[in-house]
Amino acid sequence: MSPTEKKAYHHGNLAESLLNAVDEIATQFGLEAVTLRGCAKLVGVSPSSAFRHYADKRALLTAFATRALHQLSNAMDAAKVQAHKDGTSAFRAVGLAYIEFALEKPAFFRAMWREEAIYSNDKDYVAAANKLSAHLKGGFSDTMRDEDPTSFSAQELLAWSSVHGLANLFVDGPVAKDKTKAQKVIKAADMIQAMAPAFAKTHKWKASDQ
Amino acid sequence: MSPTEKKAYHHGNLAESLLNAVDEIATQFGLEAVTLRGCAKLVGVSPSSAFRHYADKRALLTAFATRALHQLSNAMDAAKVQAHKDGTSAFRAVGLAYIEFALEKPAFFRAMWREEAIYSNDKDYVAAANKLSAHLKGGFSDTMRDEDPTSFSAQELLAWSSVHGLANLFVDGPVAKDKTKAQKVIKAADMIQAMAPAFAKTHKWKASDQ
DNA sequence: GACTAATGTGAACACTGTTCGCATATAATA
DNA sequence: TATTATATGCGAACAGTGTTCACATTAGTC
Repeated sequence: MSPTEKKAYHHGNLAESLLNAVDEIATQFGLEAVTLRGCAKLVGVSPSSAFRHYADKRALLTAFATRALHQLSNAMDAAKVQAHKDGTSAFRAVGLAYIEFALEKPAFFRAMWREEAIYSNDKDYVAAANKLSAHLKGGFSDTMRDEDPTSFSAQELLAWSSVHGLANLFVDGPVAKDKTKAQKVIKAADMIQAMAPAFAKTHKWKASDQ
Repeated sequence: MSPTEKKAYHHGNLAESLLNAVDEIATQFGLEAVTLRGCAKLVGVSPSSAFRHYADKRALLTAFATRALHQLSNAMDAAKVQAHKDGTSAFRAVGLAYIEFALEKPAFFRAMWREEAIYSNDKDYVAAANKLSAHLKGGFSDTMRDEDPTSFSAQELLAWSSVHGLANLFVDGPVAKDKTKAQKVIKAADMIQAMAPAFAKTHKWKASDQ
């Protein structure tokens, strides 16, 4: 938001400033356009300086992805709280928050899951991903009971997969390409609605046979 | 498979040979490792030669993605035919074929949907994507009726999204990372099974309210 | 066999990630 | 305060990348 983010000569918080630079460039020109040198220039620092704070370009992107995961977690959490306040379905709210995040910040969403461009075994990244999983299950838990908090049941996997898949089909796929964001959100709501029968508590579903 | 793929000095079918090179490198070292110069070297040709056949690296990747789309279409088609023969659910078979393709050829699957790395408006790519959509609907049509063959209903979108999403969560996500491919396929089958109630023909589902 | 179009080449350009020895600013210590 | 020690930033260099362009070569046509 701020013009050049308080360029402290030495000893500024370069690490975070670089993340902001990634943010800005990725938002404006896409994730592929993010370059180490470009970020350094945007921050007003030499390219080699970046390596004092990140071992790699990949490490920088990992940090960026981690931050994005936290943002998404927070968005879903807020949506859940709001739904509780409004007395509406938290399940639906969380799912829509997930998709809306992808639509509003496609570059962030892409970065989160770019296995080949990040260190997906990084401690912080893994922690953030786990937090996201937990928030997802938290969002779903209104609708379905879960015994084991770490592993996903088939129903929970269905919920995550469908929401995740639609987000991807919107952002990186051929679905609803000519539609506005609002129209896409409506489609998403419809899809989530269509999923409801699969979560009817009374319904017994059997595991895969054969 | 073959050692150096019949290197015709001049006038070989360089265009296709380059695609095979992308295939080989992507399969072996990942999509990010694919480089124009690397492909040229693998084919045994000068880097600049590639530009006689592809305007861009992006154009090359687009052609590769297009080929991958056709392969996936064929795999799903075969799965559907086989299911008909076996008298089993074509819906399940098509969904599993989709996910299994992603698990077996993750680089191909990634290339298909890398909006930022391909020309997703390319004529051939769009045609291949449409063909895929059609095959998807064809696979689903056993289970649900569709009036408009071009647009997806909420149920069809749910089907595609969930399968697409699980494939992505497997390939580029934190789900079942320590599990074998066979175990993932079982999880996929369970998820598809869990989706069944949403497709019960008798069930009436209303569009998004509010 | 000469002409034209298609196809491959080699050298160059700007740009990328990355390294490394060197400079500088901050913090710690005496 | 003077002097270390440590963290942080810099400039120049390197190999590798996509891409261009004038040039060489081959294939197809009259």
